[in-house]
Amino acid sequence: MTSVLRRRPAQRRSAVRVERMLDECALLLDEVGYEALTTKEVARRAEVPIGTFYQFFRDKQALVRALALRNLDAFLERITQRIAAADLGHWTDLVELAVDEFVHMKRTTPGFGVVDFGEVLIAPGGPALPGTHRALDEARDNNEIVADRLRLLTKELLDAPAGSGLDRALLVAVEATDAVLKLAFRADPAGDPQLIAECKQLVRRYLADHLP
Amino acid sequence: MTSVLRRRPAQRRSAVRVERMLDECALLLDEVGYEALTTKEVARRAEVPIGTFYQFFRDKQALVRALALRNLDAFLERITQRIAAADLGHWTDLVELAVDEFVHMKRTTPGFGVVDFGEVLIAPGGPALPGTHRALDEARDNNEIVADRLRLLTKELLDAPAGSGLDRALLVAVEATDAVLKLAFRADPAGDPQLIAECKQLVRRYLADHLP
DNA sequence: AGTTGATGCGAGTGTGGCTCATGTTAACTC
DNA sequence: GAGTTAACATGAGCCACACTCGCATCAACT
Repeated sequence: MTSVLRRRPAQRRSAVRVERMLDECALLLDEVGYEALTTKEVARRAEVPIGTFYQFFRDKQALVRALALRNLDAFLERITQRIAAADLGHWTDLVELAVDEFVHMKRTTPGFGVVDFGEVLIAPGGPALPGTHRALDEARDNNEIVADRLRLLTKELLDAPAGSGLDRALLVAVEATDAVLKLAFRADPAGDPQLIAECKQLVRRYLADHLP
Repeated sequence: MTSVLRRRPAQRRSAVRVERMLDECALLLDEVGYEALTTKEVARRAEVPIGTFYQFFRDKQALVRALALRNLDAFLERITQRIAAADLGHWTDLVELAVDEFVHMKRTTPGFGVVDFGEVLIAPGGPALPGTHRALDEARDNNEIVADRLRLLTKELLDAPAGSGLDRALLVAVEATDAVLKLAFRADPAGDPQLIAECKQLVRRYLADHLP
């Protein structure tokens, strides 16, 4: 994994502490949001001295990024298992399943409503030099990882390898899904069911161009 | 308009100063991003004492929200004019036009790449009380305003008033467009043309369910 | 028991968001 | 034009937060 962490926790105790910090970060995000979240409070609640906190996390952003990454891992883990268990007939079932799992995590995983897998919009990375393509290299977008994984899963499902535009299409689909589901949970803390349904429809219609 | 401002600038001089602050805010957003943007620096560049800054803006968020609102006004103004001038034949032309205008503003309007019309993800508004639907009343989402306006424009275009699901569908479409275009500009500062094309396709396919 | 390197720690520093007491101007009265 | 009052302008200063740094502690090995 990309090292979001300054220092990899070597011993058991450290690893537990890092988990605790992430847990408390998630809870606090739900309580007060990103801006009002303070590193001191996270450290205090996790019963970790502030100095130690900064041994592991370069800054506040890194903390939240680490949480987003943990969320991502959990999500991929879960859909992979569910796919293995379900034995889907059609690619639309995969859409259904992925969205449902996302919704499920929104409902049950602390902090997921605020950050899910995503960077909390932050910095444009300095004066935008012309001609500089910034994605795809260093700070690879998490949604891209999701798309990547879904592509593998899809190709596995469909023995016939789909068209070449599929990669881009999946990325677009993931990004759109993310946005519409955020809307659904903004409108209703439990996730507006109609908007969730629309989200699935949106993705199905769009992907129909790229999949059989 | 909702009063984002603490005090409405009464005299000409004040109004100019508010504009200057918004201008500098936009430029700074492009240079350093939201987190690194400081109210002090905005005030300094706009040649406004910090105290005066806070006469007009309740806090840093309010400043950015005001900018987003100005962007929104400009956008609606422009597409309204372009629609009047173009005399479109089909609703797909409207999609085309709206997306193009959005892209145009991303390219030319300072700060638009960072905030466009949107709140910079911030707070969940205190401990999430169960059963509390938070949208649609006080802090109405800006994208919702866009959707609203587009609905009016669409209905004007199509004399036959479309189905009732249209409102929701437009909202979904706007949200998705926003997300995919953000992706397009993350991948390429000038806006990845292929992703922009995909964005239009996504919306066209989806709305085809709701429009003739 | 001694030596060394990793890890733990929290008082302290710099800075940013925001306020508030005081100074300045505008508007209006007699 | 002097007097009165209310709106507005100003920036030194306060508080709280992100983050550091140098010393303490511990683990491992000799």
